[in-house]
Amino acid sequence: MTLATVASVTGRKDTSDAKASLRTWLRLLACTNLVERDVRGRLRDQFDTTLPRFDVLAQLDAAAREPRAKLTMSELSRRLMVTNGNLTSLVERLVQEGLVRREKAPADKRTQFVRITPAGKRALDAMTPEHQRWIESLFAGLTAGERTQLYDLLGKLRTSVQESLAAAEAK
Amino acid sequence: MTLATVASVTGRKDTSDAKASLRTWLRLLACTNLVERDVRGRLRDQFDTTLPRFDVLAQLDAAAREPRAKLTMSELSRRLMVTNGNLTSLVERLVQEGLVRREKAPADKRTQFVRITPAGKRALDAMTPEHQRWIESLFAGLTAGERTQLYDLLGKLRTSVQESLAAAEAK
DNA sequence: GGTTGTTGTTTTAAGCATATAATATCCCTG
DNA sequence: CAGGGATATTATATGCTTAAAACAACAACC
Repeated sequence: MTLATVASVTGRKDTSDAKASLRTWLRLLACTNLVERDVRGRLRDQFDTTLPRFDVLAQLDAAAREPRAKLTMSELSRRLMVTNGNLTSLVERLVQEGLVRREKAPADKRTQFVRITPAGKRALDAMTPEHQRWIESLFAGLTAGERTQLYDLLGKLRTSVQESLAAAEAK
Repeated sequence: MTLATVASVTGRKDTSDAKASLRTWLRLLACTNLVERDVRGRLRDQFDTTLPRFDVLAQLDAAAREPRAKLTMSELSRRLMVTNGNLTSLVERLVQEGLVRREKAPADKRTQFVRITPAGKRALDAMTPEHQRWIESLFAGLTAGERTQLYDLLGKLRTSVQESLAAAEAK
């Protein structure tokens, strides 16, 4: 959660096209930080929890609707886009709080399945509608059309980023 | 740097309008994380530094062009949108590395001015064009028109968020 | 001119995040 | 069925981030 390089944008007068990406990126980052900060604060103040914990619960709940209904640590970390080691302590804390349960896999002694508990589900259900309301009110200044437009453009951006990363990967 | 609440989006079939904001927010977050992760990694691999350090240097460099030309810790933390305590150790590290200099204020014994050093400026100048190139390539899949459109929509979003926060502040 | 409140900064404690290394288990190939 | 590589997870070290408390210096007021 950092801000960035305002210097190179504010300071100079370059060819504006070369700077269009940078300006857009900085604004993207600023928007994300504003929203994220607010959500974090509300989760803390109203539910005494953190965004990562909320994310874990949300992701596990989503998984619970799927056929498999339980996730390994690795699969969970992949979905949350965080590293494996990160999850260990995060899940451990949620287990302590009784919101999440771990169970050994019968087939593979290496893997642990993680599942949301009824208490975890209750906690999540209390937070989810509030969370949605917060987001809704933060986006209230945009018309439905603008939201769709933004959504679509972000989709293109995501594709662009992923292609760029894949190309760099291939070297 | 967290992901979020995919559950409430993927799982259900609500009135799609109520979910438009949430969907857009999740995509915004995903895009930001993708870009930020890549930039962090490159800063680490190519320049052995971190995004926060880079941000501090960039911000100080921008300030150096202004009439005042130096910032207090508080002013810097405000511009970077991080808390005061955060900066203390961050600046301390940069001072150790010789990239930043602190000087006591003559008028007010409480305040410290922070300034980028020539070495800091050199380090920043080495990173800035690279950084811009990274961003450019990540955004390469968007046309100039799309970038502008995205930029404008994000501007509206920022305004919306700020208004919402101000309204909540006023209670 | 001392008390009171405000401002600027650092300290502390807790949590999040990453990369890297370590450990344990699995699977496959010969 | 025994090595050797791959996979799943945890441990460790480092750094960022915040909130809250502590501290110091300023300002202003009675």
